[in-house]
Amino acid sequence: MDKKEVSKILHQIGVMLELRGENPFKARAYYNGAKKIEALDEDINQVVREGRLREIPGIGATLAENIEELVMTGQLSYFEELARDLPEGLFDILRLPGLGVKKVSKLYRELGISNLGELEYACIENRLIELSGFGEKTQRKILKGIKTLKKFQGQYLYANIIDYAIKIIEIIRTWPEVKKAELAGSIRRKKELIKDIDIVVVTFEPEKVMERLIKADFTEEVIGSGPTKTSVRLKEGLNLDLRAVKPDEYVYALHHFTGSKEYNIAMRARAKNMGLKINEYGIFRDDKRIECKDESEFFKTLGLTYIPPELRENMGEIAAAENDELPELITREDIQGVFHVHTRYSDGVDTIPELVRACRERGLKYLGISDHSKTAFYAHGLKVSDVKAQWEEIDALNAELEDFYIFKGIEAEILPDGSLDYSEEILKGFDFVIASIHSNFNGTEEEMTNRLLKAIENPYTTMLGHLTGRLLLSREGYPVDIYRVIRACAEHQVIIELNANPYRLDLDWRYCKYAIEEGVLISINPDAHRISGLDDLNYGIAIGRKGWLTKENVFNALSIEEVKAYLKRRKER
DNA sequence: GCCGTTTTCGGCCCGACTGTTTTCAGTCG
Repeated sequence: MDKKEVSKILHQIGVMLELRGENPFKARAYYNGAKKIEALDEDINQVVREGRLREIPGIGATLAENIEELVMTGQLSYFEELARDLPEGLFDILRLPGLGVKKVSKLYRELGISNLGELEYACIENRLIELSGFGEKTQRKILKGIKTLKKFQGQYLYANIIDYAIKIIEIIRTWPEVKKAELAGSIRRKKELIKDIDIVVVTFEPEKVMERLIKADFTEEVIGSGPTKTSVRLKEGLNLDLRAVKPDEYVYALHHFTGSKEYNIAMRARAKNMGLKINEYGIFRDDKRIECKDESEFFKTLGLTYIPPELRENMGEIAAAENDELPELITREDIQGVFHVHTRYSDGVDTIPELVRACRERGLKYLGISDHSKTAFYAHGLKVSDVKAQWEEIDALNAELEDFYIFKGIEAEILPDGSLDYSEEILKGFDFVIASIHSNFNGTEEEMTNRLLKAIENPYTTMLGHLTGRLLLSREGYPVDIYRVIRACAEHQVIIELNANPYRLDLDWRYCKYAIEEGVLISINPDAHRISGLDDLNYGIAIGRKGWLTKENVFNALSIEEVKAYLKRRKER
């Protein structure tokens, strides 16, 4: 049992206690415990073994006992006891925006609603408005929330699946009949959301491979199975499609199953125009296969330069490959530093010196600190006095650091009227200002766009933070005219953030190309709240590649000196 | 349920917003 699982169960206990109407502070103690365990920077099993749980602030006698039981036995009687009284469906209902434990528990107790289906039906029947505290608008909001949930159903976050997928493919590679195995599909294309895992396997004995898959520990249920293709549902809930091919079919199969569907359609049409035919078994001229030893040769045969998997979305990459105009995509090695990192001054976990060390360990040359601004009470946003204290600390550190630089920044709140929440006096003291929206999402597209436009026009705004505020799989972004915002950023030389947090990845890669064409710089920002969050950078880079970014388009691919010069120039204009 | 220790009981972050009310509970960040 790892700390993530432990943390999740503690959190669920907190929710269940609230649903039962018990002392809210008791629930909070469990939430807090869950957080503390999640943030633990060592192995939970070892902490338990050495009896050091109680040394963690926030873990008292009861929590320690519960965690010990959980880690030692893999289960927790207290948790199971609570779970017996509460239908699982209530947790789904809780995910709807606007519904918290009080309302959910009221729905359950007074209307007997215990899952999303029942709730949707009750809304359609107009039964919610009978309840005090509920009305017409709540009912509409719930229906909208259910619609969104349904839309996301069956999808998984790339970040939550990739490690699991790699684990599975590594197991498959150990099977003696398997000569080669590779991830294909949306995972290989590094899509932000994944529906299933596609794997291409090279073997001379496909039946034996299928047999192994069906009997594998990670397989929950067989959906369909034949000699070349088997689909199973995995224990984690998502599906795995495994395709077995012969060695000489591998290149074509890998290409075919990498997709995307739209890209494949366009590629097949192109081949047809050239008098060729492509499918998962080969490229054919008059039923005779043209041999390709790898994907590069595959593309060459079709008169194209190599198209990286991330770009295969039928968004202009085929035409670009034909004219040898594909961009040289950004890589991790191009990234020189990071902006948008939170510290203990606001809602981050680590101190500035700790973050500096972590950046250096990752080969980064500079760090742009940006804590929350004063309006963000919930995140301990910085008061003016905090800002000044932080500046002093950064100045002192910079005086000592060699080959590394800390930039002073802030993630300033864009208020409903579009203004930022510090005076000019303070704003001009920062090296850079990220302007973001964290609350009041409910404006119309026109209102939200104007709000952003005003923030972009602010001379102190260096970057625009997470443009739409979306949270993948849980919250749609606020409505906004993204093209207008991009054009405004171009006009006012405002950098657009590509927020690398795997739940955000906002700016969406589908708009990156437009931003590049308009001449906007993109900064791939981890939005880290702890050291480990710095590594979200890799998700941002993957998405940046999908968005055709090269190092010339990426702000944090600049060197320290170039960044300093850019920020100076901007201040003086 | 945790914490502190001038406290073994009493407090635990809080302001804005929404949608419901008719003065405020619930949700959110």
